Amino acid sequence: MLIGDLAEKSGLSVDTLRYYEKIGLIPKAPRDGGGRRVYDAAMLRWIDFLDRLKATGMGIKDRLRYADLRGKGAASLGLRRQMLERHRGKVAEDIARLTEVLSVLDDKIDLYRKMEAGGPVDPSFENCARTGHGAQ
Amino acid sequence: MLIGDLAEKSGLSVDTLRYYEKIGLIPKAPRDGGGRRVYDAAMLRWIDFLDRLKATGMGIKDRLRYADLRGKGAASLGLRRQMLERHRGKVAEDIARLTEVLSVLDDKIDLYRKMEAGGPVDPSFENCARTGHGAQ
DNA sequence: CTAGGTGCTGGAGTGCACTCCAGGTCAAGA
DNA sequence: TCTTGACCTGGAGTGCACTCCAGCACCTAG
Repeated sequence: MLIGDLAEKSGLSVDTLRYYEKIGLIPKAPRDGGGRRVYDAAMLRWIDFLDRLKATGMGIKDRLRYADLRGKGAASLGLRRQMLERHRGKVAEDIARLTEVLSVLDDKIDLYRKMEAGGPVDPSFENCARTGHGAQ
Repeated sequence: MLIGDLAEKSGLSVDTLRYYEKIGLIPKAPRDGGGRRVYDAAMLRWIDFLDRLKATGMGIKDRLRYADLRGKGAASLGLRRQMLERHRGKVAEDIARLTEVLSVLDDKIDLYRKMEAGGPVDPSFENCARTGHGAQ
């Protein structure tokens, strides 16, 4: 698999893949006769996992640290687990925060609907007091 | 309330508040005799709401658009509601994605625990097949 | 055998969202 | 009155995460 195929399958751009290799997020790919990078399916799985870490808000530095540990093999299992556990905690917090904001948004959307309908403002105002935000 | 108090209460830095005013995210504050910005509690509520939008992944451009609509008053209620509805959809998607990754992380943490204990690799491997990721 | 598509490198450029700084003004307490 | 701390402005700098580009090599189909 050449870099173009991997780009298509992973959803990353060719430039991004080379950038990831440059900074060490993915291992240096072996080359074919013409100097072109050759990838296998394992790399695709690794990139997919990196993508999940990224999609859940893990920055590039932490992903790099994780990639580095992974390169060290079984000896780093404990540290990798610790990183994942910490990250798990953050993801859980994010879910909680998003869920809370979801209900604030629902309240506000509701309030706007009522205001658009020229409806009564009093219940909206209570709603405003409850969420801590008015019609903004 | 001067800018330092607002910074403390909102959790933003003084620089960020001035930056927000510069780009139009918050209205230009009236000044006191010495040319210093004076804020009231309503501004704090607005900033808190902006912060929720930001914390749920709304970029500065969209926050600016929302702020701009807000400045237009009641006439923009419908458009603001539409923005919030779209954003609500994104937040719901984010929650779904995070929740999915949470279980991937749980599986992986579990797998690592077993590997650290020198336990059997077969169940871990099935787990790996299920989540689409091995020990990485 | 040549044209087009893909790949390579090193380095510059981009967009976001701040963050910091120099050099100044102003106000309130000792 | 003097000092200290908070505030002001315009503009430069930062960190992240890519993204793009020039100029070149290579390989394959026609």
